[in-house]
Amino acid sequence: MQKAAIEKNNEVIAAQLTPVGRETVQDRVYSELRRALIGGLFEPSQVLTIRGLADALVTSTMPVREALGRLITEKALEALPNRSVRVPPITLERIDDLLRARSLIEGEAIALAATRMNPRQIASVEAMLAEWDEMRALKHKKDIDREATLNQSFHFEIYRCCGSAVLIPMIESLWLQSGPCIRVAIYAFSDAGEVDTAHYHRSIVAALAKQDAQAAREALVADISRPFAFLRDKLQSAKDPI
Amino acid sequence: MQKAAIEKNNEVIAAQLTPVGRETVQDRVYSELRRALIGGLFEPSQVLTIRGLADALVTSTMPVREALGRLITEKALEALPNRSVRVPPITLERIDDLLRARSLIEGEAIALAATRMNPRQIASVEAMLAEWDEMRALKHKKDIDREATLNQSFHFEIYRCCGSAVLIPMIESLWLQSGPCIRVAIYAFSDAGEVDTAHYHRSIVAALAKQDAQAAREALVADISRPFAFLRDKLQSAKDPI
DNA sequence: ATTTTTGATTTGTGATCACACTTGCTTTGA
DNA sequence: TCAAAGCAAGTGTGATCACAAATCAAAAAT
Repeated sequence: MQKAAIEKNNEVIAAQLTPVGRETVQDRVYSELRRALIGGLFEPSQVLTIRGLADALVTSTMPVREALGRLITEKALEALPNRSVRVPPITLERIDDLLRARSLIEGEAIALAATRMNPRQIASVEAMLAEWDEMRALKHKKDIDREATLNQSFHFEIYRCCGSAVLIPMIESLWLQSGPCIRVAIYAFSDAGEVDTAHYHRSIVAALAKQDAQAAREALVADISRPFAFLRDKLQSAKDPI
Repeated sequence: MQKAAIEKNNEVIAAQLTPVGRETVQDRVYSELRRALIGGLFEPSQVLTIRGLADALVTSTMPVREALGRLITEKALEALPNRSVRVPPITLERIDDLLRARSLIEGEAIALAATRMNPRQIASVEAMLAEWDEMRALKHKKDIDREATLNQSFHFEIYRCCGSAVLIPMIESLWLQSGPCIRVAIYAFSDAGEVDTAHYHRSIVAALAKQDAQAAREALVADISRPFAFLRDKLQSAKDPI
């Protein structure tokens, strides 16, 4: 009976090989569309067609239509009565609505995280912030896409520590919904010369380090409110229902 | 130029006819599965197959697979690594997690509703409650399905008044996720002889009538906490990870 | 010149098929 | 007797086709 020997051999093999994973085409399409949506690559009110996306992503229509269906159910996209789908338009009510929901839920998540984060996790987000500052110091021209990605990583690194498998998907859905709006605001920001998000982020990690849930919540709300408030003003003055 | 006359005629016709709607098969499948899930017709951990459901619903596999995909993204169902899908199992952490999220979000929704409901809307939910009492008085044997449906109508009639297009879909998703758990609790309840949900509901409408947002929130949290607490105890004593 | 009608193209939906993977059972070998 | 190999039924995924509805542009009618 060489059973033990075989077992041993398998373990050796397993140690050297990394699992290959079996992501479906549909999953890749879904991820790609999510990325585009959060990154603001699609404009509000833009209409998307199944065949158009399938051509762009070089697949058949099947994975695309299923991905679109999923995005519609989480309100990241909108199904028109004509059965065509578009990214939801920006309205004043929607902006306020999204901000309220995000403040409520992300605030709760960070409050939970504040009580649960261990020193290692706090050090991790601090390191992330330092790396971010460094990058910002090096690059003269600001790379908006990179900024957005880092911002996303920063927030979700914290949210993950709240330990709620229910809240986190909701937050992802909210980011998906506010992605197109936010991106419009960020670009406007950038033109207006404002950039200092770093200050808010430092307040957040300071509060987390002190395990001060209430302060963390307030700092976070201040952070996410800023682009929404900016967008709100812009929309009110422009009275341009995109 | 009889343009005005034709217009008029069309209006007359439109006034008599009720829009027929163009629900797709996929939508019907989705609604049906939602209903089943919220109603607790599926057991936690139960595995669902596309072809099985397609046979049961008398359609092809196509609408079913898309409906399943949508339910998976809103965490009403769970995709196993084997690519099979099941209704999520009940665990202690999940129960606490769901209760926390529901208290937070439905609490916010009812607090908003308390400040926004007009007398007509309040009268409407009061009427609903009265009708409910009446039904309960008539029927000796309690009809759990009917109870659940009325409870759902009652809650969402109120939530709709919060005026948030973002919060309401989230609440629907939460009901979808807690449906299977709740149903287990309700049945256990029923066996244990407890039934008095009416008391909680009366507290809720009383608070709403007084426009007391905080009281409404507290009454609501008490209402939704009860089955969760019951289920929690049951699960802890049975140590039976369904 | 403006409106209506007609026709061609595009689009979403549902059905069906082919393929790969999983699963459970039987058979084979030690 | 028992574990491993092999086989067969079942299952999810993606591609393709058919069809109906929507959209748009040109042509016809007023």
